[in-house]
Amino acid sequence: MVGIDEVARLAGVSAATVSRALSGNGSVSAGTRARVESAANDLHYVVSSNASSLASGRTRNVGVVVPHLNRWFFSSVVEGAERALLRNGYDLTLYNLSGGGDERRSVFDHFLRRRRVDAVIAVALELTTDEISGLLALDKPLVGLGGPLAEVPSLEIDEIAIARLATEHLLMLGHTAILHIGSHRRTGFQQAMTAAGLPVAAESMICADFTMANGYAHAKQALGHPHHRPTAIFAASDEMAIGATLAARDLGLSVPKDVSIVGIDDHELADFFQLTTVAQFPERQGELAAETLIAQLEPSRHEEPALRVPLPFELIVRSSTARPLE
Amino acid sequence: MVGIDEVARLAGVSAATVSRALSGNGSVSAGTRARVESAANDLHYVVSSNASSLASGRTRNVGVVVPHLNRWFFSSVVEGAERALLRNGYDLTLYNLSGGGDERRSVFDHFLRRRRVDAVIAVALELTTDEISGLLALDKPLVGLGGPLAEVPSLEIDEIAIARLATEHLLMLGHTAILHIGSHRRTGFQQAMTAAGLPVAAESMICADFTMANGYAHAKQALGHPHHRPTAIFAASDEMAIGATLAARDLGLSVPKDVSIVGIDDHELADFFQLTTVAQFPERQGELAAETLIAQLEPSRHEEPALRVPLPFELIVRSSTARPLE
DNA sequence: ATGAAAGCGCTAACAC
DNA sequence: GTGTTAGCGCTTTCAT
Repeated sequence: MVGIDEVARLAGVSAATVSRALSGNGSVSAGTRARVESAANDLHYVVSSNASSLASGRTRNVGVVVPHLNRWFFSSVVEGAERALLRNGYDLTLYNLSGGGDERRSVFDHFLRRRRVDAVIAVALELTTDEISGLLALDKPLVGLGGPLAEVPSLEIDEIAIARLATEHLLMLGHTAILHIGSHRRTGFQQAMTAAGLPVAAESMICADFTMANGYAHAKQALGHPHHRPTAIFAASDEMAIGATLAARDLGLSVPKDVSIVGIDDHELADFFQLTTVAQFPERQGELAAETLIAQLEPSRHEEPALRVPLPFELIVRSSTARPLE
Repeated sequence: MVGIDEVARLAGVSAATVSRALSGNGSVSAGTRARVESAANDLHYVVSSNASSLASGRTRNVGVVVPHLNRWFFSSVVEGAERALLRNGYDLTLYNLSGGGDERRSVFDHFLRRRRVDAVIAVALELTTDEISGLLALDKPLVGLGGPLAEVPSLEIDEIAIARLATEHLLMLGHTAILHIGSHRRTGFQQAMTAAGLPVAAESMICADFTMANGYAHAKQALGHPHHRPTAIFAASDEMAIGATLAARDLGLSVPKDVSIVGIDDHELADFFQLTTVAQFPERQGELAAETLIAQLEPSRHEEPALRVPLPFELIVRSSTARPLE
C-alpha cells in the first residue's frame, strides 16, 4: 500500500504538506496543492484511516444504533443517514440492538467505547438510564431520532400534530365514529376529537404493536361488532392501516365507501394500497441527523446545526378516505 | 479515557503484558491474566481500536456492501451478519450503493481502501469489472452472497433447485397451466415443467422486478385473460406472490380454490397472507457469510470455513396452494 | 512468562 | 507556506 511519504516524494514536498493539502487543514499554496493532488491520484493514495484517526483523534465514522433493521422506518432512516455520511466522507458503523441481552450490553460497554466513532445517532430507542449515561459518557456529539430520549438532544417529529392532522382529515370529511389503532400517537387523536366536540370512548382507542397482522386483527374485531361499527379508522402506522384495509375487504366492506382508513408513514406500500396517510419522510430524518452531527464535528465548514427544527410531515390524500355514507 | 498504561500500573505489569493478556496473543500466566482482567474491568478499560489497528494491522471491522437496504432480503442479511459479527467482537460498516453514481464509485475508490475493514461481504451485487477488481485489489478476505459475482468466492443458494421445488409442488398438486413471474429463477421452472412433460410457452414466463405492485399487475393480466387462464402462479419472490394474491382477490377469484400461488423467500408477510413459499433464510445467509470471513481472519480460533456448502432452503406449505378445481 | 524498545502511518505544534 | 519533530496508544519483535 502506498503511504504518505511516497506521495510527498513524488510531489517534492514533505509529508506534513501532503497531509495539509489533502485534508484541507492548514494553508497550502494553490500550486503545491495541485501537485500533491495529482501525485496522490497517480499513486492511488488513500490515507490510512487508523493512522489518521490515531494522530488526529477524529475517525470520520459515525455510529448508528437502531432497535431493528428490517422495518421500513429504520432501514429508511439508515439509508438516509448513510447517504449524507458518504457524501461527506464519513463511514457508517451499524449497531443493531435486535439481538438483545448480552449483545446489547456489549454495544454500549465495548463497541461504542473503543473510539471508533466520532458521533452517534440513536434511532427510536428505548434505552435504560445506564445505556443513556453510557452514551453521554462517550462525550461525543449525539443525536436521537424519533425516540423518547429525554436527556439526549433529539430530532423530533411533532407526533401530536401528526395524529391531529390525520384525525382532522377524517373529521373534515364528516366522520364522527372514528377508531384509533396505535398507542403513542393517541394524544393528537384525543385533542382533535375533543376539539370537534366528540366523545372519545375507551374502546375507540386500541393499543397495538405496529404490524400488519395486528392492524388486521383489531380492525376486524371493531368492524365486525354489531353495535358501534366505526365509519373510519385512524391507524398509527401504514402497516396497520393496510392490515385494516385487508380486514375490511375480508368482511366484504368497501374502502372507502363503507369505511375510511388513514395511516401514518407513507410506507413504500401506501401507494400500492392507495392509502391516505401522513408522510413522515424517514430518509430525510436520517439525512438530517447525519448533517446535524457533521455540522457539530466540523463547525468551520458548516453553518449552525438545525437541531430542534421540527421535522416535516404532510398529509397525502389517496383513495382510502371519503365522506361516510349517509 | 483510560489507557493501557494505567491498566498495566494497576495490575503491576508492563503494557506489553496487558496487551497479551487482553488479546490472547502470546503467553501469559493464569494469575497475571486474572489480575490484568480485573484491573481492566475496574478501570472500564477498552482498547483504542485505532491504536490497536495501526499497530497490528487488524481492524476488527467488516464492510458490508449492499445494493439497497430497505428491502426485506437485504436488511435481513445485514441483521444476520451484524449478529454474527458482534458476537465475535467485530464491527459492521455499512456501504449502501443505492445512491448510485459518484457515491457508488467512491465506495470502491475511497472508503473501502482506507484500511478500515479486515474483510468485505458483497451482497447480491451486480458489479462492474472495475469494481470487482477494486474489491480483489484490497487483498482482503471477501465473500459474495446471492449475487452473480463469478470471480468472487461466494455463498450461493441453488436457485435452480429452489425454483424446481416450488414448481414441483404445483405439479404434484395436479396443476399443468402454471404461470411463472420472475426472471433469474426461470431455469428451475423450465426444468421441472419439461421433466413433467409439459410445454413451456413463452407467455407463461414473465419477467418482472420483484415488487408487490408488479406481481399484482402481471397476475391481473394473466388471470383476466379470457383464453388461457393459469390455475397456478409461481412467483419468484413473496412480494410478487402477495401482489398476485391481491390481484386474484380483486378479480373475485379465490386463492387457492380458483388459483394456487407459491412464492420464494418466506418473507415476514408470508405467514400473514398464508402463502406457500420456499424459505431461503437470509439472516442465516448473512450469519454464514460473516462466520466464513471470521474463520479466515482467525484461522487458529476457528475450524475451516464452510464455504461452498450449499445454503439451506425449504418448502413451507401454507394455504395458498391446493389441487386445481376439476 | 515478562519487559524494553521500536515502530504502525499519520497529524499538529512549532519553527522558520 | 512549508519542513522538522514529537507524539497518537497500542502491538510485536527481541531480549532476558
